[in-house]
Amino acid sequence: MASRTRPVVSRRERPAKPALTREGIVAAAVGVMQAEGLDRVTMRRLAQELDTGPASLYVYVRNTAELHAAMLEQLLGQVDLSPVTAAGDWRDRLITVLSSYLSILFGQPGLAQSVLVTRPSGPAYLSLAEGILALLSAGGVPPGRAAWAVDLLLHFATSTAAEQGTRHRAADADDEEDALAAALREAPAETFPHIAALGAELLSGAGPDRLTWGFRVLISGITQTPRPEEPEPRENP
Amino acid sequence: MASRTRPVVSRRERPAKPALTREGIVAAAVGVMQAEGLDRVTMRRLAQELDTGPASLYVYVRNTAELHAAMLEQLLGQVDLSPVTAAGDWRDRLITVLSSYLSILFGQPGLAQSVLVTRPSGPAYLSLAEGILALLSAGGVPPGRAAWAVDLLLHFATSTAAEQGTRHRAADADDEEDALAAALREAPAETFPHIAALGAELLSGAGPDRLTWGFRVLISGITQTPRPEEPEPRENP
DNA sequence: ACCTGAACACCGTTCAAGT
DNA sequence: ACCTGAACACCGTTCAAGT
Repeated sequence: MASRTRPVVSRRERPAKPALTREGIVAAAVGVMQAEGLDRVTMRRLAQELDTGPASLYVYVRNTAELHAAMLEQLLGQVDLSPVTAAGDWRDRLITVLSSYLSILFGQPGLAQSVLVTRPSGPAYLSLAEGILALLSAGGVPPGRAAWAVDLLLHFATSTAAEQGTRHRAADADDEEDALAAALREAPAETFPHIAALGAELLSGAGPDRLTWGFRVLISGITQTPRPEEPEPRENP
Repeated sequence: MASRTRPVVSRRERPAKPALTREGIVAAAVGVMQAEGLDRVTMRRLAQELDTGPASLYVYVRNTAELHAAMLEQLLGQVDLSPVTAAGDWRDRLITVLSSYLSILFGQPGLAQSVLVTRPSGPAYLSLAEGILALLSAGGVPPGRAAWAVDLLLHFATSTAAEQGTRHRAADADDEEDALAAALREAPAETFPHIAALGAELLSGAGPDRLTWGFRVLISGITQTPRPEEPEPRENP
């Protein structure tokens, strides 16, 4: 359609016409995302990239949500699971694995947000879950509780990424942060005594510090909190 | 424009022409959301509702994100903060307040998702934060740690709602859940020993049970985990 | 069977022009 | 000053028709 002046490609500087397959589509989607951001990964933009019409993509992908999930599956292959079998405190190793997962999501602002809604179920996601279960098991967390814990930990990591996600790319993010900061600073001590007493403390702390603290809170809580109906461990027989 | 057959409104069955103010716009937005869902709350749909063109809204609202934040502020007024000053275990009261916040978000699927990205800073939000800080203080959580904890608790509640949010409204949600269930069930025991061993346990548990357990994990973790550089409490002098 | 042009039914946001 | 018509630059998804 668009007969834009395209350089005469001989050999295959641009691979003649990339085969239209599910893998090809997902790969193209990840490419566009890395180059232009997730909100440019649209069916239409992708179709253009693959030299076809948007309708053609629906042969391989059910909808946009499914496409996002497939993109994450591909990226999840990059999570570093080596700490699972390494030496050291299981808590630290667990935090390292979760941080690796998080850093991938941080790199792709916006993707975490879709992932929060569209749970993936591919092998890469299973491997991540398996790794976390292994670490929880190493830490002596009872299996039934670990089953819930793995969900909780991944949910926390994913939602933290989602929160950061679009925040810093938006130009108004600063305004917004200022609005909250101002609101906290100006909160009248009569109505909001605790907020007023804490003041700047409420916004203190660098992101990574808060994040690591959050992980520690979760891990500590998990070791301490039995699931409902879970048999109490008998430590003093 | 659309001269659709409209019943001749005398008196004011439909208030003549609702004044175009920020409050009016936010109120109309909440109305449309409650009647048709958040994804129908668009600038154009809203303009139609208010008998004007979409451009007019931009006099009062910076963009869609800001509109969403304003909508949440209004809904946040419904959070039941009475447990803050009630009797009983502070943990249970905290969970009750958080559940009240959550139930409001659950009622408006999708809104939580935007809130995760666009933090509100209005008086209703401050009151909620203040209430949680009061409960943490009652529980003996040191102030500096409570400052971080309030964020963690609200983040968990918000992201849980975001996760549920669009999930059950989407028709494919079941397919997706089935996909995950199938993937977990069929996970080969050689590659995924822990997943295979747990089996159905991974998906067990009703939503509310998991949620309450999650809250308990967080609260327990918070009481147990000092912030970096926080002075250790000396219990055995 | 596989693919797709064209259409349907929408979006957010801007800005020049009107009152 | 306040408001807005019209335009710009897009969307996802479907489906009848083509090869």
